Amino acid sequence: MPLKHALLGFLSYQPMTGYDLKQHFDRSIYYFWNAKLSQIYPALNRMRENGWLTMEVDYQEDRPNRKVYHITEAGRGELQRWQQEPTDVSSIREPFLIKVFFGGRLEQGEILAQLRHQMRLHQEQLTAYHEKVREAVQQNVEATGMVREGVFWGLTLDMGIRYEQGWIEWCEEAIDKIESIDKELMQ
Amino acid sequence: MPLKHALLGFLSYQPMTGYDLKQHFDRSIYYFWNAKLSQIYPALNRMRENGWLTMEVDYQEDRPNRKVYHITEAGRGELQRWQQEPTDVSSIREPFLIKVFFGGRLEQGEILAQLRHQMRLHQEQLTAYHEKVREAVQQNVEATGMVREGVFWGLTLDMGIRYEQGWIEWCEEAIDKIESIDKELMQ
DNA sequence: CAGATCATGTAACCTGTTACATGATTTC
DNA sequence: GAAATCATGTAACAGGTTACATGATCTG
Repeated sequence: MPLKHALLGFLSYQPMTGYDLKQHFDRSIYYFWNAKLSQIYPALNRMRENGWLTMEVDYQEDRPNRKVYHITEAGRGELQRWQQEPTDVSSIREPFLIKVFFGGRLEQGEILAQLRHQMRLHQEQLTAYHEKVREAVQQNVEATGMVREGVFWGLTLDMGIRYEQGWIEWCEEAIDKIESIDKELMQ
Repeated sequence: MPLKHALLGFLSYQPMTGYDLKQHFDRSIYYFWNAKLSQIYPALNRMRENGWLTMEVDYQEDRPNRKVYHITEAGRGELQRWQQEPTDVSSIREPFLIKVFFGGRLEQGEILAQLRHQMRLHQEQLTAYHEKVREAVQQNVEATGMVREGVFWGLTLDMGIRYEQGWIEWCEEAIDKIESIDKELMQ
């Protein structure tokens, strides 16, 4: 249940609403985990039933009342227990590689177009990490003074950058190899 | 529906049963897609309803009858249509990075133990790719004479290797950075 | 005046995992 | 004698996505 533990993680920084939590996902960890509001709200209710959170209502007039969630000692305990638990390598689900694996069935131009498109998308993602995300991490460290935490935020960002660079290099290599197959097979 | 298209892909090589297909998953593409038999069997039925497959029964005495699936022209068309369709970057779900992101909440020794464990698992996976999987690809090329296809099988394997190497390097880097934080913060 | 922001949810649906059900033959 | 191999499934459950429902205020 990594979603619940991510929610506990953010709530260990400060009390928040479901809506606030969604924004934290979208602004910081979206590139390795995300969730829709329609999943977050029921999850928070179940977490409260488990005793991991308490809820405080902030009454408002023209909008739905804000429900502010606070982490409990049990919640902090659960987060740490989960963090210390041995972690399996997570299984990958990569539809694009299925397309490539069966690429021999496709015209060369089609598969090359796919690879070039995928490469462009990963380049865009990489640019976003360098510009937007790195900046967001730094701002957060300055705003909150959480210097030690900032190191860990930076580490996950390093992984994101490395991942995109890996894809880009692989796409280049794949394009080269495919361009040279038919030449070799014709000799 | 990448599962269905992976099934179409294998059936485009030759007619097979659900059981055979499961073995192809386990022996070739398991590192970027897999499925249980309990998902494959109903999927094949729905694909037959769609007209992508036909089914032929091979009667047996002491075992359930073999149901051999053949791809139809509609099936080949659907596979190609899907392969040519623009592909989004697939979203990652990486619970381990959640543990790291909130690693500031953990004792240094705990998070280092996690990183060392994760690194070992990825090293094992990398060894398997080098030894087992590369060999399986070569054998398959020799057995079937599908030289051109073999290039594409090799490409996906390259990605697998690159992915594991990326993790290993990142873990090393992360361990170094974490070991040096508390020293720096104490100055 | 259109779209983003704030703020909560429910219901239907799809995908994937786990558990259950059956059972002979071959290998260690 | 236990475990793997061959061969088929169904049912319950968990996680995640999409669509639906409501509605005021702020920004361009």
